[in-house]
Amino acid sequence: LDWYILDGMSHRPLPATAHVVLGLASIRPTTGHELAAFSERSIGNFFPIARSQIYLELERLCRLGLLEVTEIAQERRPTKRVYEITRSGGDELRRWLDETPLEPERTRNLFLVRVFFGDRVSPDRLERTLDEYEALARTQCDRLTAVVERLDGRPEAALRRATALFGVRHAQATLDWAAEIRPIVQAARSARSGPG
Amino acid sequence: LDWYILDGMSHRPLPATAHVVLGLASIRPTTGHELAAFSERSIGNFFPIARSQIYLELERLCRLGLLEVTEIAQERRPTKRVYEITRSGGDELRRWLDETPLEPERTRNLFLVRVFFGDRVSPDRLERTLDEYEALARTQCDRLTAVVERLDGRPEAALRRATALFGVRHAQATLDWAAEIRPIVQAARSARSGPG
DNA sequence: TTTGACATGTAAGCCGTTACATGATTTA
DNA sequence: TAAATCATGTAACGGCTTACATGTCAAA
Repeated sequence: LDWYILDGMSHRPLPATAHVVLGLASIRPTTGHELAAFSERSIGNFFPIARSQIYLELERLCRLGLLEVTEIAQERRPTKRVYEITRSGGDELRRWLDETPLEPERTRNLFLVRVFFGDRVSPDRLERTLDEYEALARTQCDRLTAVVERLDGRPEAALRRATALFGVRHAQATLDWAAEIRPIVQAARSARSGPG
Repeated sequence: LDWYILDGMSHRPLPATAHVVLGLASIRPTTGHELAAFSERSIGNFFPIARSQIYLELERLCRLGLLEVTEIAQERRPTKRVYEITRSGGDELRRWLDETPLEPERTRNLFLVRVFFGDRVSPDRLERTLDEYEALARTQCDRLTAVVERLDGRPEAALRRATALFGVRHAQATLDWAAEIRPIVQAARSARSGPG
């Protein structure tokens, strides 16, 4: 059942994912395949969407009249479905960006769960977990720093650059924090392996 | 159907949520109500769990023999169900902490989506969004700083303190980043409202 | 010859949230 | 008298992930 289409007042708001797909499709007419690839290397850094989900959302947005689809037959390839944003789609996107209040996000971090229960594993194991997380942060930091540098000096990309910079700063915060708490983890290790 | 109990090899691993509930219940025997409250103010800062989900997980962990339940009749209150971790529950918890590999977490941030699509709203609106996010970060920072200070000088709480410190450092990173990109947002505003 | 890009989907099913449902006791 | 605490759950449902399914073409 499609509540969204049966009821003009739309009690149940579209999920954020739908609006993000709408936003991506608003940049230029695009296929699901193409949109998935673009999503993955741009907004996917802070709002990943499964490929299969993208196809579902594109279809739903069509049913709602927020996107229009044009089938384009191709030689030697499956028929493309090119989605383009409609007037009402543009309205809905702007309305969503403008009116939806920001809520504090309660995001899950399994690494911190490991730290929380850190005394249930060996001190060595805990330190290895910290090493791993540090390595992930370093990789992330390098990757996003490259993105930031690529967008340097391109005024029209300033906001996209800002989102990448956010990731860089947070990765750096993780690295600083890891250095800060490492002594604690190491103290636990030497306490057990030391002269007792 | 309960795949977990029908198949000793347990193809489908228990979700992280179940393990976190198991971990919380391992601290001391507790009721669902009590565990939910404790979860909310401790691990909930980086791994929130809905209260209703906690009741479901406690039941499942019982069916799997990882927890044991004791019903305690009370005067003037509903019968309590006190859950206590079993030997095999302790084993499973340690196994999970020890063996489950850390994966890079792709967490969603709707604020960054707003920044990404920042040129679709008015410069004023974008700056207000930045203001809001900054305020949230400041609140978060203050709240977690208080937690860190409360745990200062308590060696047995060093790891819990570390998880709170992680939140503090990240909130600070957000505040620094906000200050860093504010000029960009303001430039967009003056560009439109300025002499043109 | 094999990998990767192009191209689109369906099926299954747990996870998790929100709302609902109930009721006594204590405190402000 | 209203709100907070204690205390336990069910119902409904969408969201999202994982796996499955299929096939061509170009490049290494």
